[in-house]
Amino acid sequence: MTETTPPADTPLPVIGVRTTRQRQAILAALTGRNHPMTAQAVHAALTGTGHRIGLSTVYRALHRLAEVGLLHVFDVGGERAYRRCPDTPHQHLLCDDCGLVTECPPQLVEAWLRELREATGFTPHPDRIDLHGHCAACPATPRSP
Amino acid sequence: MTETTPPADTPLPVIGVRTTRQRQAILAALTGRNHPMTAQAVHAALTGTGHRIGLSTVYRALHRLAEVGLLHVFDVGGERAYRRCPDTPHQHLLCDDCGLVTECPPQLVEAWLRELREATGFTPHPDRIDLHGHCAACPATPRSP
DNA sequence: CTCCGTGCAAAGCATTTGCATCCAT
DNA sequence: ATGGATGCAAATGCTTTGCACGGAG
Repeated sequence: MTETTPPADTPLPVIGVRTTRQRQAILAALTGRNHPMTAQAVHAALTGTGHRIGLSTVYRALHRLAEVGLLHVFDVGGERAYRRCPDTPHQHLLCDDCGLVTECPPQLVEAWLRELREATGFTPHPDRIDLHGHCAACPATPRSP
Repeated sequence: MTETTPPADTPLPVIGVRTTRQRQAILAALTGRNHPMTAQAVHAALTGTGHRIGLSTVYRALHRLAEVGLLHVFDVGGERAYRRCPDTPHQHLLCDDCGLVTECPPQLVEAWLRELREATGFTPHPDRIDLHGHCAACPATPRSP
């Protein structure tokens, strides 16, 4: 009977965030994608599919949606990219080759994070673990012939 | 008798990279620092201490020095920051509070990375592991009262 | 002697902001 | 009705680039 652990497919409304046509369009564009998108990319995608939305609106909306936890922010080559993420704690595996983002099974990480903290005194933030590397589909060869 | 594992305090020369007054100044400013610096910060620091150097030179030099492995690049709040790093493989522990960067004992990570790869098919890049969190000196409280 | 590196200024781009209007609650 | 959200355009700020000169190898 509480509002904790909402189902992963409940985009909006969220307390304090208004449901607008634009925000729903942004979430729709992002949902189901495993490659994070930049603000520019989102704007281009929406504009390209006939949506009418201002660029600054995209920036502001992405900000806000990330702030309330609906989106996660990534650093892709110095630019900020966003991805629709589950509301439950998880880590990210980032393919430097194709940009694919997958989620890491939490229990696989948590034990190790604890171990790390005990050994170093450093307390890792479980929700901000982004591991760079190569996904299964992109073997060691960065540029294929 | 080989040129592998050069001492960590051998800034320049490096093959293909010329030793100039400006680059030495940049490396000097970065050496011994555990907080990565942005190009702007490096430029301000050098200018402030009487050095004569162009901003674009700083950008180009940081690029180049990172390219040859003398510096490591960090994403600090969307900006690129640079840090003098040991030439041996290592991981980074990034304090989101004070910005301190420490190195993680490699053996503490490598076993886990292997485990992760076997479980997920994802191959992490050992040299690009940046773990965000709080250092021992910055306890859980982000903003103190 | 040759080229890489440098400086300066201009250009490029992603992102932010001011302000009037609009609409979700 | 009220305040958050939007759109447009201008502004901001980091980063890159063109070009001529200077210095390292």
